[in-house]
Parts: sequence; C-alpha cells; structure tokens
Amino acid sequence: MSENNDKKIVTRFAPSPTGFMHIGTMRTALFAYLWARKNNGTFILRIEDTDKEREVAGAIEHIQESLKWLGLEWDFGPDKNGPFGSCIQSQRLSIYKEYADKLVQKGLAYGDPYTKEETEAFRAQADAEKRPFLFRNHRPEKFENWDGTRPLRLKVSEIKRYKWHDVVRGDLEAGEEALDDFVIIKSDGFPTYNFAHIIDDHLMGVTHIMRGDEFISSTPKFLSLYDALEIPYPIFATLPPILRDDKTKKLSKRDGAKDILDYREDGFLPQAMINFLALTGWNPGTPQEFFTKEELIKTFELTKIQKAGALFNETKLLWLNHEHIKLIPKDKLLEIFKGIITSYNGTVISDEALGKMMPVLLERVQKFGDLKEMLSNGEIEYFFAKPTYKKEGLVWKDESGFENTKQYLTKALNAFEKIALNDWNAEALKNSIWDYATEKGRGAVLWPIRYALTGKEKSPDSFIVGSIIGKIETVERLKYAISLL
RNA sequence: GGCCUUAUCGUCUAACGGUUAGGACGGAAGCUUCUCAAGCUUCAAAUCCGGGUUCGAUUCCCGGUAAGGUCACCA
Repeated sequence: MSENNDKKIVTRFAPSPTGFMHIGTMRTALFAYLWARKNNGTFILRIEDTDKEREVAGAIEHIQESLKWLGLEWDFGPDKNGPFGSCIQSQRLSIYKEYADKLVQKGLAYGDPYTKEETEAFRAQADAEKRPFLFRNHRPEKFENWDGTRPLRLKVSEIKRYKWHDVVRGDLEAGEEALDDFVIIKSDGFPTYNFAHIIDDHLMGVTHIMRGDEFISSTPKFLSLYDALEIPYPIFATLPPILRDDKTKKLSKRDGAKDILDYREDGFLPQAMINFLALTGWNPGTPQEFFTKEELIKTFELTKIQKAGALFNETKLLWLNHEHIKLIPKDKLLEIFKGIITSYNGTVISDEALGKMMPVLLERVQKFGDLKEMLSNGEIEYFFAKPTYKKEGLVWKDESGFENTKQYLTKALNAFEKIALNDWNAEALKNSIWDYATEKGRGAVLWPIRYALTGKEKSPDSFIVGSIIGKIETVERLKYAISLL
C-alpha cells in the first residue's frame, strides 16, 4: 500500500434503497467503514436509487438508522453533501448524462435499436442454445443518433480477456464472455448501477471498493468502462459471501433474512454485532476474538479478509453478545435492566433489589430479549410475587415425605428468623442451615426451601433468592409452605 | 450450458513447504452442587478426492468433485 501513502483513503457504502439491511450488507458497510477510519480517511454513504421500480419508501431512513445503530457514522451521506455534491444518485442525473454524452461523442456508446421483445428473443435463443447471452453479437452496424428515449449501451471497443488485481482474492481474470455492450443509461433516463457507480466513485475520490463476490463476474464490464472514460482503476476488495445456515434457520422461530435492526429489537448490542460481523470473513491473525470498535479500527487489515464464504453462526453471536454485556458498567446495566422490567408490566423494582438480582440475571441473559422472555414466561416471577404450587412439589424425591419436609422447613424457618435484618444475605442464610442440611441430606432439606421460595423445580440458589426477596417475604413463603404440609 | 470464484473440526478460523494441524463457539464427560445457570478441568472433532513437483505438501501445479456467483433497461 505504500504507493497510496500520499493519497487520502476514501471508501463508500452504496446500498440501493430497496428494503432493509441484512447481515451481509452491513458487513460490507462495516469493512468499508473500518478501512476508512483506520486510515483517517473518508467514509461515504451513497444512495444508489437509480431503479425507481424497486425503490421502497422509507428505505433511505432505514439504512441510516441501521448504520447509526452500529455506530458507523459517515462523513458524507444523503443528509450531508460532499464537495462532489449530493450522495443521492437520483440527484446527480445531469452528471451521468454529461459523461454519457461524452461517450456518445467519442463513438463509444450507442442507442439500443431493439425493442424489449426483440432483445428478449435474442436472449431466449442464447438460452436455448445454452450459450451465454451477449448483446454485442447483435450490435448494429451503424449507430443512429441517440435520442434519449432508448437505452444507451457502451460499445466495448476491445474484446479481450481482462486481468485485474484484488486485494483479497489476488489476481483475477475473466474471459471474453464476461464482456458485453451493457446498458449505461436506461430508457427512463436513469443511469444503471454499472454506469453511475463508476462515475461517482471517480468523482468522490473513492480509493477502495469493497463489495460482494457477485460483482467479480461483471468486473470486466466495469474495467472496459473505466477504460472508455479514461478513469484509473480503484483498488478492489472482494468480500466473501455470508451464507445462510439453513439448519440453524429451521430451529429459529423467525424466518428468512433478518433485518439488522431486528437484532436491536432482540436486545443484541451494537458493539457485539460489529465485533461478530468483523469476525465473519476477517480475522486479526491472533487469538483475540473480543474487540471494541476502536480495537477493530486499529487492527483491521484488508489482507486478513477471508476468501471463502462463511455461514452466519448466531450461537456464537449470542456468546459474544453475552461477553459484551458482561463488560457494561454495573450502574448502566442496572438502568437497562430496570427499563426492561418496568416496561414489561409496569413493575417497579428498587435499585437495591435489582442490584442483588443482577448477578443472577447477568448469568442468564445473553441478549436483553432473554430478560423479556424470562419475564413473560414466568421464569423469574418469584422475584416479584408469591409463587403458586402444589404441596407435592415441596418434597424432595419420594423418600422424604410430607412430615420430614415439614420438619426441615420448620427448622429453616427458625434458623432464618434468627438472622438480623442487617445480616440478611445469602451467605448468612446458607450458614444458618448448612450443617443441618448436611446432616439430614442436602437435597431433602434444600429442595423444599427453594421450592417454597420460588415454586420452581429449576431456579437460582435458594439463599440468593431469599436474600433478594428479603427476610419478611422469605419467612412468609416458608410459613405458607409449612401450612400446606 | 459458458465464464468466474471458493474448499482445514458441526460452525468461525490459525498454521515462511517441515507443528503431536492450534484457538474460539457449540457438543460430551467430570468437578462443584438441592435444581438451573455460571465457573473450572478434561475429551471428541478437520486439511473434499486423485495425480504431480519436492527429501518433505493443508500450503505449489494439474485434473476431478462439491458449493457459491454471473450471463438484466437489479444493484
């Protein structure tokens, strides 16, 4: 890269506003962003809205929101023009027209003389003969004046094998079949992606183009256009595809490709998302897997981008998200959890009680959505309300019996009642009954206590629960359990 | 069908042509334990196949195979 030391690095993320942003697109955005930031360069968000038909209302806002969520701030975008003007292609039509006219004048572009049906017939014929369709085989002998109502096509002047370099894939090449007279201006006057992106990249000073491998096949076309326009080639970085893991997908309740913002909805952290996205298709070359955004910017290298495609492994994302959650400062995390609990059903919980619950919750909550789920399926309702259960549940296996169980619970009640309010904590609770439990059988003694307090067969440690719900509540619940027996 | 790209544990991946092919997630087992969860320890798990070059190939070359892409007035 030494030859670029004197040149400002500029990258862009150039989505079309045709819907939501999914994992793969955002990964492309992330890599472009990281490379720009690492080099103190410029990151441009360009909206490629040259297809009126496919455009989805609100998509531009949605794209921006997705990027903002992940913290990928852009230097120029739909909301901020650059020195080159607008970042929205539909507002740059005159520029494309100007370049198109130049090509026409040089005899390097011509109006497509055929109707859609005629072109379709050519294509069908090629299909039937199992040949790739090449428009240039039907190129007219003489070019009529282009009146702007027909598609304008680039005339590929030199049919040859193109070879080029890609920072990720190395030396690439493609045969003559990949080269064709493609449409650069559509009959509606809008440029095609193939045309507009090259002019914009040039005018915006884009140095590195990161994109998916679906563009490898069309690169010869791009190169022929760079040549026709006498524009130097940028640096290409082809990113590996992210494939869907169908097996995992079936197990998920959700369907299809996910909007990246769905992950926000599920309670994933943007920093975890970024971390994970970076790690699919790239690695630092060291065992480090946990990264902050700043660390990613510092560590990111184009040469470490993977060639092969990867499956999106949501299980590992969960793990990573959990790791990121664990690093959130305690007071901030408390606020977040409090917000979730309050917004769930208006439950008001004291900071003190929640503070005690935090370690228990933190172990179980891999994403914030898990907490909502725990609340809604009643998994942790005993923290907020008295549990309901049948007395049979209080008995540890079959051998204990109601009488013994009653005796154990009474012993525990007495022991707990002796603990002063000031000393009421999990450790004290445990110590007060531990020896007795060891003597009588821990299962037989401790199971009923936990069940009395939670009404659950699975729950956190009884002493922790007791310490959280408090002495009064603990005593009440034990008394109630004893009364059943 | 043509053209292009890719190929290491189930998954993400590491390995100047020389490693017992390493790590992480997930899985299993054990410890701990009243049940979960967490934690700790241990284990299983891979170089797509076939040739070649080489003293030696996961690595380089060729051929298969498989997967993905592309052959739009979509990007």
